[in-house]
Amino acid sequence: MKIASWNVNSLNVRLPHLEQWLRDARPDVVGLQETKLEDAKFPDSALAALGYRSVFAGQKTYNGVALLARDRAIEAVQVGIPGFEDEQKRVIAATIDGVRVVNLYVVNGQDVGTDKYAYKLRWLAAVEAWLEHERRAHPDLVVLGDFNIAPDDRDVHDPAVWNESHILTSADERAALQRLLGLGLHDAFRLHHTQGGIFSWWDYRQAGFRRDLGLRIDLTLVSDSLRDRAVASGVDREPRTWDRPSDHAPAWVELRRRD
DNA sequence: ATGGTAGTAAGACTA
Repeated sequence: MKIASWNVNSLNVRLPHLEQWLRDARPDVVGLQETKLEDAKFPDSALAALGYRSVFAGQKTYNGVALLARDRAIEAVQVGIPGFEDEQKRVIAATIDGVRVVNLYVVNGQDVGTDKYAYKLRWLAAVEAWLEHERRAHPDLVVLGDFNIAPDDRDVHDPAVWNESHILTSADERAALQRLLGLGLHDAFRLHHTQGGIFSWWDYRQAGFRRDLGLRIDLTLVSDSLRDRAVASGVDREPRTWDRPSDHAPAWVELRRRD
């Protein structure tokens, strides 16, 4: 089962890219972020035409998440973090083929020390408390999404700029990510790749992609029980080369069948 | 880089 995460930065603009990529990559499950669409405008019938069912939690202009599954039921859908009041649509979770899939659009945080940064850390603490429960309820757990945190220096093009006091790489953000991993989750990409310089996001500004000035902030985390089933993982750079692309590329993990 | 580009939506906000 191939499970992917993609921040599409407006599904309205990116629907043709998503359709093309679904045909090319044939993922079984996809978590989307930044759909920027109200639910009434979600293109569920266009996706159904490609064989994908979808569930979604959107809002106008900002945020918005969705889960897609090909030829599989999407069950026990949860929107938002239980008990955490938040108008921003950043979380959707569901059970697909016995795997609990949690799709996160982590708060960006703007700059270290801002109100948005404090919200990011608060939000991550709430996610941690929730996932503590989720991993006990669902041993086969995948947590994926746009984490807006680069795990370590291999995941940034310039560690001198992207340092312990910079947004997306700050000490507090990385510590929050480590606490999620401490629940018994593993960055699937690092199960199969040790090299640095593989990125999933490149700033639109200053020709970031052409110069490969990127970060790896789109992650697929797998639980202990799924670790041995994770046989391959990667980031698919190709859609980032297409005309009028998202600033993010899809990140994916392949799980082999249960024994 | 107190810039830069893109999306939304019609000027500023978010990333």
